[in-house]
Amino acid sequence: MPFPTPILRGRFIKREKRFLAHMEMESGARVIAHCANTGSMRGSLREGAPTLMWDSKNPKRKYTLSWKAIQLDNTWIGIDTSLPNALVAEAISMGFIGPLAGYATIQRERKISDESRIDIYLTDGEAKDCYVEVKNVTLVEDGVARFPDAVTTSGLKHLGELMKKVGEGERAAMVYVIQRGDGYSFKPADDIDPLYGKKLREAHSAGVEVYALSTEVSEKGVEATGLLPIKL
DNA sequence: AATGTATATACTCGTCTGGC
DNA sequence: GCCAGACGAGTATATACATT
Repeated sequence: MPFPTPILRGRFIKREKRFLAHMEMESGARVIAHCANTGSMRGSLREGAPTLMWDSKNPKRKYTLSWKAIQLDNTWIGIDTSLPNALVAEAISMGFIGPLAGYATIQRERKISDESRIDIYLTDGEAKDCYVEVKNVTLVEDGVARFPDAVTTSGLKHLGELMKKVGEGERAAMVYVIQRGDGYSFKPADDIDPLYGKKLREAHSAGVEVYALSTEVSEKGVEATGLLPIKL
């Protein structure tokens, strides 16, 4: 999944609002780039760190630059939360996620009720339907990828919905996409949101499948590399 | 009827504002 | 001083409306 072109380099100054990040370009000019990450980005923000931005050149946008990645300690971290969905859909269709391989159809962002949508919906005739929820992970400590990076109530809701699907006899899975190359296992961040970790273990015990997809992030883009062990 | 275009909405959370 | 609610930007999808 390569980054779109052209890609510009800069340095991270500060995150002003949820959507806006101040950057310094190589020329020294200060710019504002759009930040397509709704999370807290805890552990991923460091003043002066190198960044990659895509120049959309879209005249309709107030800020034409889209922030794509930041480099900390020689590791690129993908910050675009719209990427993991596409990455997981691609990984499933290519059979990278073994247990989820073999479905005839893959639908993204499918409505499953009046209020909620599922990230990926897998169907294959007689087989059980499979509901897949994708989460973006950018927090890694000592080689361990962790989620969430802030207290999440919507995350809890998603787990509840997946458990409900399993209860109704369907398949359901959580896929955590580690958007950096230095994570070697995955565990919930109990110290940040203890309720989430508890709920994830409950969901797993109830039959919700849990996967962590590792990726290699470079200046060219983000590529899925395989599955990581889950430590619940 | 089929296709093209415009508008609406869900999604996400740090920061600010208003009410108490 | 605290907390609830509104706001903001871009994207993708869905719905509504318009044109051929």
